[in-house]
Amino acid sequence: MTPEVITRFAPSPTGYLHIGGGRTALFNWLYARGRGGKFLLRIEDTDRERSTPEATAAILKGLAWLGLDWDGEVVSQFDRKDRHAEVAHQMLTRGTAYKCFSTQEEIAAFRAAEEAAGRYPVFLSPWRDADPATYPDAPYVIRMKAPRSGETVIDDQVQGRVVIKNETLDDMIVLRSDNTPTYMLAVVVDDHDMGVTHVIRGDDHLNNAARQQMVYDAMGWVVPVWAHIPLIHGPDGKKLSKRHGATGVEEYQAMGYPAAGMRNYLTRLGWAKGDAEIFTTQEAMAMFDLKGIGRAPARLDFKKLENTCGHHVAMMEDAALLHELEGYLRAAQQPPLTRAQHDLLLRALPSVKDRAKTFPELIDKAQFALLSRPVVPDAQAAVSLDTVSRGILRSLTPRLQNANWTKEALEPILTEAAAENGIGFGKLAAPLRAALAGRTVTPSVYDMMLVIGRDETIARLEDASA
RNA sequence: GGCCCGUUCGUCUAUCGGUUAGGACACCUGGUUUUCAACCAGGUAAGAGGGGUUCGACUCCCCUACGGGCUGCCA
Repeated sequence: MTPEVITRFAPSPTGYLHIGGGRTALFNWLYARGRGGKFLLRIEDTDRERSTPEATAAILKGLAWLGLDWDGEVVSQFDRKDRHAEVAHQMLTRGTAYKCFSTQEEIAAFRAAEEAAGRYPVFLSPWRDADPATYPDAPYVIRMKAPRSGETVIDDQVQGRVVIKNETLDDMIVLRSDNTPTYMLAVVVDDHDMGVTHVIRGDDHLNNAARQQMVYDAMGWVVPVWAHIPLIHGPDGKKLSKRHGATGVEEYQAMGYPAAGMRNYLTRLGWAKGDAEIFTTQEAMAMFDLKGIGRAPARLDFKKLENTCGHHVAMMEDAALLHELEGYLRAAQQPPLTRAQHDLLLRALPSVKDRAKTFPELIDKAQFALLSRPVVPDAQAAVSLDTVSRGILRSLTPRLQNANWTKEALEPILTEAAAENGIGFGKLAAPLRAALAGRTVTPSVYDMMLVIGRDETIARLEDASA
């Protein structure tokens, strides 16, 4: 008997999809999907100066990567401007709004005077109760006739009961002099018309909610359930900005984080349900609620993001993992896998995926399978590439070039070199791989792995190739 | 300036008046290990400060400090 839940994500298309916006979208998506409801998408493009089609495309792309699908068509707020104007005029006839002929200069002067007098710079329009007969033949805006006394209460699912004194709110403009709606009017009209039941958005809108609620009241509409979630901050606790590095979701894709891991991490960032840490998206849908959202801004922690992603890389099925890896390659503008590489990788995945956290790491650990052959060690590159075993490699390289590269031939050389230098046999692996990167081994990388790899890995590889 | 929100280990958080304040990431130690990693065992580590209320406060109230947001014919 519970009415259908309808949530929405309503970004303005002024750039890419911000990681914070991605999380907001995720919360809305999770909440709706977990309850058999609908998740809608609206682009708030009423600001023609700053809105671009490219930005809209980037946002859609970001959502698609995160795996957040929406119901129905994408709504363009700009396209609904006539409807917004219609509502503004309805407010006029209902007497909950009025025409204001004050010029911007007058308003600025009023504010300056108020501030100089030490009062709130809340503009009080002289036209609020003016007789229509005195209206001049001049451009005007439509302002809402907000209550001058009393208080507006926002019953917020995250922030609790927030009380705003009405005297601190001015008669906001709902329709500009060019007949276009302002954000405050447009959101309310759209959310109402779209049937949105739960507004889950950043808490930078908390104060706005009071104004918007007045519009709902003015129109006699049902106020949605509010849930204002704290914004994400950078590792230093400051508002997330370019200074912190990646702020757009596509940057995270390009860095090689799997989408499932991103969803898991972002869900847990500022939300908790008991001790649940690692979960699938299905599980998240079932668990997610508004109650578990914290009130304080959460900081982005890349270490934990990586750890979470590591679990998901290990959990994913090989084919799906490989498919997403190819998407990563495109996002990172790297050459695609050849058919042969694709097959080699697929076979190597079982032995490496539980050791990698990100796609670049996965590729790195699978180098032994990807290298083309034959390979000739490059002494110059080797020397510059590693710090730990630099000396060993230098002494080793000439001998490697002359050796017959079979397991039997390599093993004594490597063991001897390791012993000579008092270093673990296995420490040779990293510099060797680095030296061989882009080239290969004779007779095969597989043989290298027999020497430097772990028995268990080899056994699994053998099984995979059988 | 005014208004609003926030403050538990380094980080994400649990706790809904009575707990040795729990978990996860990170970190440290030990184990395992033919590298890295992974894994196993253990450890360090927290209620911003000050007043109240209460038999008893991390939990409720007030003040301060700090952080954030809003205060547009931007969204």
